[in-house]
Amino acid sequence: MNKESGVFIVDDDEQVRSALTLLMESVGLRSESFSSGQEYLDQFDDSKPGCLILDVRMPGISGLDLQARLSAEKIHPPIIIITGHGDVPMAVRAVTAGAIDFIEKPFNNQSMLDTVHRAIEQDAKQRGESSRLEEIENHYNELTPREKEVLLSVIEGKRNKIIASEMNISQSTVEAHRSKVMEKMAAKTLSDLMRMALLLKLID
Amino acid sequence: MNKESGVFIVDDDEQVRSALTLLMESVGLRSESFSSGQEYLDQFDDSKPGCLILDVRMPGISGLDLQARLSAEKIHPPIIIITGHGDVPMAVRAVTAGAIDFIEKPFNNQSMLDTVHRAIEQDAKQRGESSRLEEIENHYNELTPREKEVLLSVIEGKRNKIIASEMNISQSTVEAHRSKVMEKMAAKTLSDLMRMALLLKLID
DNA sequence: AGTAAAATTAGAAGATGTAATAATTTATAT
DNA sequence: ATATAAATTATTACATCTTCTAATTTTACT
Repeated sequence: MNKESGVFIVDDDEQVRSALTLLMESVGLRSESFSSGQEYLDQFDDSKPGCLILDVRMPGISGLDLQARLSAEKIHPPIIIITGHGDVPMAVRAVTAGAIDFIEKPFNNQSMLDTVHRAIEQDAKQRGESSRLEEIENHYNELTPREKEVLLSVIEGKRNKIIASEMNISQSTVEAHRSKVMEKMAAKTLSDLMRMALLLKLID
Repeated sequence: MNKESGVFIVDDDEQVRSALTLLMESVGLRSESFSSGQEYLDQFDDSKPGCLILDVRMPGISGLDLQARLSAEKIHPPIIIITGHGDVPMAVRAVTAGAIDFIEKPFNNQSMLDTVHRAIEQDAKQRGESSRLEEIENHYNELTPREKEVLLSVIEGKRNKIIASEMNISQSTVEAHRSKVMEKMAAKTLSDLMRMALLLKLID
């Protein structure tokens, strides 16, 4: 478990915040508390690893709103929703929207910790994957438009000869582009290139 | 929408069954009703496309049990859970276990239909994907052990020369295996083969 | 107008993959 | 023990890919 990971607690109830803070401290987890969604957003830093615990009913932005906003920004930290007045439809909506759990207050300390640990693990996994993806995206963005075209054809399994005729250029040019693509993408083999293309969703 | 798709209703309450049956008929959807989980399992036929509507509280197998049993058998039809006495933890459990929705009785007819339509679409999509996967698995199972070894190396991007030395066989043999692999897997290009390998989860 | 990046082409040599044919040696099962 | 399938190897001819070097043309930007 990455001890750098933090638990970001957003609840307008001071008692809940301090209870959660203590609970996290009890197992050596760092936490930061915020009394409103806006306060959290103001300091938001995507580079901080960890998970969120969001209260539903708060002045201003509700926990569910905050969940939706982050999701709209393609930011997907593991989210645990807590609420004192939840109902079934609300829980279903939160979970189908990606929340890792929806917990009613008062909650059981141990099950909260279990969920938090699961959430932090998931975040670590996601971060590992997305840092690799970013690296690949950076390489991809170095490609010229023409090189991207060639890349697409290559991963579709087309022969250089075919690509050349489809693009109305000579085979030599395709070879030149192709070699640049391999170099810029840092792919040693076609199989490497295909795996990257998959992560980039250039192919199903 | 595939009109062959059916809605499988499992509820011990005759009134609910007939209400749902009528509702499905009203939009031209075929349905079959069962008064218990066991009754459903007795006639279960994986080849029938569609979705399930399961009541939670029933004599014998509960809807949630049934959901768990199917899941344990790696059978994943879209499941809609309905209940008269649901609570938040139950809803969270059902949805995180993969239920497409968790709806309290009495339910709104239109939203039930919306969910059913979503469920049937999802089922159709899943079936399309899994029939393709089955086809590929069948091809894969035709491979001899040695051919499977070669396939693995090939999709890792290894040269025939390398594979030969790693397997302590001649390059000719690798070429022979490789060509058999392409033939048996019905892959026209290396890129085809890689895509199949991904579906087979031979590579991340 | 001048510079830099991008796109284009060619040629040649060597490495690699493909296809077709043919043959030998192990296994495996009836 | 003997078919049958699997595994093995070799050879030949060809197709393709890779790498290198070198050069020209276009495009975009200042």
